[in-house]
Amino acid sequence: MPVTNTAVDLEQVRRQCARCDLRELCLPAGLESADVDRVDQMVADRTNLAAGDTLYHAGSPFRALYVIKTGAFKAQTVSEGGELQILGFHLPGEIMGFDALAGERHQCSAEALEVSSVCRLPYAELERICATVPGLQRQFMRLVSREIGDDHDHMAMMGRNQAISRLALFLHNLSKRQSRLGRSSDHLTLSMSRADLANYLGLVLETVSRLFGRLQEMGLIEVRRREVKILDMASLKELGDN
Amino acid sequence: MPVTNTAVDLEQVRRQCARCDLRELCLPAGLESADVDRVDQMVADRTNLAAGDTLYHAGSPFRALYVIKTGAFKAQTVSEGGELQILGFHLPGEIMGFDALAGERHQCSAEALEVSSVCRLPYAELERICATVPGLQRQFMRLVSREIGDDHDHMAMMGRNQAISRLALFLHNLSKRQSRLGRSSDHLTLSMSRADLANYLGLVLETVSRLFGRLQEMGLIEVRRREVKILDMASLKELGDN
DNA sequence: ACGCCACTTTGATGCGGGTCAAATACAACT
DNA sequence: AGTTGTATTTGACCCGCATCAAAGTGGCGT
Repeated sequence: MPVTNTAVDLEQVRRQCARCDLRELCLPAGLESADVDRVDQMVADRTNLAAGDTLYHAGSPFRALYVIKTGAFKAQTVSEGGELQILGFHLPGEIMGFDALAGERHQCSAEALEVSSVCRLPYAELERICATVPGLQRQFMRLVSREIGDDHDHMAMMGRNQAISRLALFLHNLSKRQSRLGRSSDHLTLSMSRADLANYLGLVLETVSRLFGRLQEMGLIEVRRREVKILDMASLKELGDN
Repeated sequence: MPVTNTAVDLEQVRRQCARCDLRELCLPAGLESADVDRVDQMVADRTNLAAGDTLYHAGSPFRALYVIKTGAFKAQTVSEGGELQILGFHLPGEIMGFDALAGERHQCSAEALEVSSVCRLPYAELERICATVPGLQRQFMRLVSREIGDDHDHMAMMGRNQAISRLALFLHNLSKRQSRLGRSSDHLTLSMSRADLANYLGLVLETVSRLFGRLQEMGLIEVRRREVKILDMASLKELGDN
């Protein structure tokens, strides 16, 4: 590894938020440059995870929230009866851990679906800085509220009794989120297994597999394992609307 | 109406939170007496609604949050395809409107299921006071987070593919919330119709009606229209766990 | 008391998606 | 290349819940 100028390194570390691709989606969105630096200083560390690694477990003490930098995660709970339910899939720019704000322990687990990295936001410091940086509190509330909105979308999807509507809605929704990240909206690489997706949609994995086939027969998509190409977005959206 | 001392009336108006039965569940929970008064002064008005009245519509401008004082509400969205989905039922002590924090408009509608009353919390003032009263911000976050937790419970319920588990889970959950309000945990008076409940559970109303019958045959509950008496809480819970 | 109307219950029938089972595809190892 | 293990697809069967239909119940206004 080449020797580099230490001063430059420190500067890079300190100004990571300012140069992050996600800064317009993340906490710093809309803040003054000086305030972005304060957020930056709060970030305890930036961690890398492999697929299958757990970011936090349900029941573990709540210390921090996590912003996803790269990769993808699933959030899930296990009921007392042992039934697992996937509550959501999370992409870069989204914050995980909001469910723990009410208590002192995480209510669900977060697991990386692929190689991922996150920024750790110690909650005690976040609270403190929110109280002094006026715009930050508001931006934070916007992100919490977006989480609630996403959950509502999930419920609306689970309410559909036609299974194919659920899958269509999921694909359309994922496509929108991809394009918000500046990625292609018609080519998706699913990071979750059929089993995960089925659980999320309230179906069994065989049904999901068959539905992908049906959507392909109908000419709306092209599927090959986890690669999905959307051919007819309008029809897909209409199918989701029922 | 008898003539009363004006000074006493003003005092009553000003100290409503301090004497409210819900003060330990609501925003003032855990605050100093002086801070409770500040919250009290923020409350714009306390409104009464009849069954079927709408507190706010999806798409209407977001100005305030509402704490339920008495009665019950349902929150619902309508998809672009016209499909209605009930997102939750809300009881006294719960705050409605969190989904709107991200934007400037309500994302769903809130409708009273029975005669109800609410306290109106103008959001601009709430933000301002949260910044100055240290405990209030935290209590506010706890309530937001509880909303997220409730939504997660709803999703976990929708994920069950046995319809009877969903109903059992709903009844058990409602029972817990009732007892948190100091009401009987084994006698429920449902404020929603079978159709509303079915929509919430992701079923059709006939199925819900039949399931109530089944639970009664099984000896777990006693039902008569909207009156439900829980006879065997343990079995009900077990059925919900699957 | 009466009729009206909304809500709920009950019945009959059919299909969508769950369940069980097996084959296939693919990645990651020797 | 061959082997192993996991993920996905495909097939056959059938049950639970949706659908359609009709009857029953209770509240409310006149």
